[in-house]
Amino acid sequence: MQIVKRPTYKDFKAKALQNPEVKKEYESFKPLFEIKKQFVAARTKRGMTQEDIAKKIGTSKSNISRLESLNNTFMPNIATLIKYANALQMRLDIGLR
Amino acid sequence: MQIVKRPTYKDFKAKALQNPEVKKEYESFKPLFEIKKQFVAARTKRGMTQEDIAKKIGTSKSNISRLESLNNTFMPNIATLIKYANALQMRLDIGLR
DNA sequence: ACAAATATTATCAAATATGATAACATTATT
DNA sequence: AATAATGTTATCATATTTGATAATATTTGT
Repeated sequence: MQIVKRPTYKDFKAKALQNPEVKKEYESFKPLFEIKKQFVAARTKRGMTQEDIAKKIGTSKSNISRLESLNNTFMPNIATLIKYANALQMRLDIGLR
Repeated sequence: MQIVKRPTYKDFKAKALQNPEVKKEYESFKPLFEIKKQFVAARTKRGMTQEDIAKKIGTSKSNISRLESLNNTFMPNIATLIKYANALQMRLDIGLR
């Protein structure tokens, strides 16, 4: 009898990242993941809900959830990120390095 | 005889920015203007043309011109900015402050 | 001054993000 | 445990960006 472990998402990700092409692609989009994480951290730190942000921006909480989610491939436009930052009463900082 | 000075763009801008609402709006989109300027500065420093960038990204020079332009109201999506940064062999840095 | 290289502007179809809504899932609160 | 609050996911019409192309303008090099 053989025990076959089903691959987890983590496994899958680790495997995929072995591929240099995939890795490069992934690395290059890290800045987006990072800012999403910063959004969530700043929002919760302020005790704000997705709905709070949504109202300030003039949209609905589901759209904020989509924006914060790490599980989709949306590439939000810069205006959306700027608006989110402003809703937090912060400024979006964009630079090259 | 009266000499009427036609308002320049600069005048217009200065006037418009007196309006707090307009100013706030303008201020919040500064990050986009700033990164555009950084793109152009980095590109020319490397002696690269818009066409060079275009080829690396897989688009045409006219689109790069549009992206760099300060005279339009496009709000590029984050993927476009990331690709431009990568074409410069740099990373886009996004943060909150 | 001329030619070549580079940049700008306008247009349009195709691709993609957005806002709205609803149904559902998860987490807190009592 | 029940309820309320918060967050997630899916869908779809609408709005906006993108890529492509062409015509024009500007800058650079000879």
